[in-house]
Amino acid sequence: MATHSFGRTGTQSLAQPSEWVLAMKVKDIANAAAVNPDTVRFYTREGLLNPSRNPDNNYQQFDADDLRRLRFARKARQLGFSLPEIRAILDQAEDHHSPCPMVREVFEQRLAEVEREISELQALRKRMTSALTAWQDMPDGTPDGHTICRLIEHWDDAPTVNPSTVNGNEE
Amino acid sequence: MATHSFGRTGTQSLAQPSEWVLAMKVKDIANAAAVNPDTVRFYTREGLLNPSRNPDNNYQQFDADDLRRLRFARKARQLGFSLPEIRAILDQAEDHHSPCPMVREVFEQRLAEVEREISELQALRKRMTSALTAWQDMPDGTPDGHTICRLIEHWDDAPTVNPSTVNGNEE
DNA sequence: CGTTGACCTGTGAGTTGCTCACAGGTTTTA
DNA sequence: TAAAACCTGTGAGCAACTCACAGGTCAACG
Repeated sequence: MATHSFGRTGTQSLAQPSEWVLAMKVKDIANAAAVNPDTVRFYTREGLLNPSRNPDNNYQQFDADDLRRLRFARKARQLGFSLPEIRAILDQAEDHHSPCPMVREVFEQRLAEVEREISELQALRKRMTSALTAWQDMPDGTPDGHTICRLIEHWDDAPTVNPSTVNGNEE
Repeated sequence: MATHSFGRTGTQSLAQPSEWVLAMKVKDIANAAAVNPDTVRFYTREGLLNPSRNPDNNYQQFDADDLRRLRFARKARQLGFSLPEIRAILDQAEDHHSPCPMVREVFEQRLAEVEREISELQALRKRMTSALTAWQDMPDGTPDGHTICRLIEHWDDAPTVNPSTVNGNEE
């Protein structure tokens, strides 16, 4: 009966116990990594985590390696890696290949993307603030049936638009 | 037979015809606003557009006002307004109220959000570049079973994390 | 020993803003 | 007249979760 539960019965609110690390249940590993238990379940469905099973009750058992994978996944998500990318990295590591070169490549792509996002947002911010300034000269009202809102209608939409999704057909 | 089609039969690739503006069909208004026809259909479903119907064939007929609404919606989307927000603005304008004060408020909220996003991305960028620099001192390989990828594993995850979605339960 | 409450299980649906696919009707073109 | 190109509505798919539901399991209390 008590042969399997190594991981202290009660709920620990410590974030990094790094001891009682055998046979965590969903909520335990979720707490340890500070994520929603449903996220743990979701990642398991998606194959990022591979818990064993307690034959007594069919509960999932996560170990230290799962926790490492989970923490890794969360950090990678913060960096903008997609779940398929993360799974690929994890699978490569599992096969005793070093995923680092691949990570380096995707990492650099992601950095470029972040930089593009930054400049787009900066351009947007600039246009927003100048629009806000110019707006002070405009009257608020004028619901004349032709204008919905001067601020936005007089917005010019040149930059910031993603060229890959502008239309779909050209002829 | 030819009583209803005012809008030139052929497909115009001009972006802003601003004449043949009565009774556009889906593809016409989509071209005029440079969006995907499916987006037009989607916006119609969502109640942003209210085309009349050609009784002969039940086709949707968009007029100049619809085009204005569509263009407005696209501009507002670029600014980060959600579809419900845009619908609210449009509905207010329909009722001959000026939506401008509301827009101004959401606009300012959105501006603040953009600024927050910018500084988050800048912090992320900074950490990414310094990680990339520090990474050059690390060996690529070492698939030692304990480390997945040094770059990401040694990533510290303090900022950029959205505090509203960190966990869910506190006890 | 039973009941309560907190956990576990899997699965399915909702979120946002589209985009695409499908099946069937209409109109234009060759 | 037949094929191609449009139109119609509806339903599903995307990403990365999050939540809801129905039922099984378990610890503790009385």
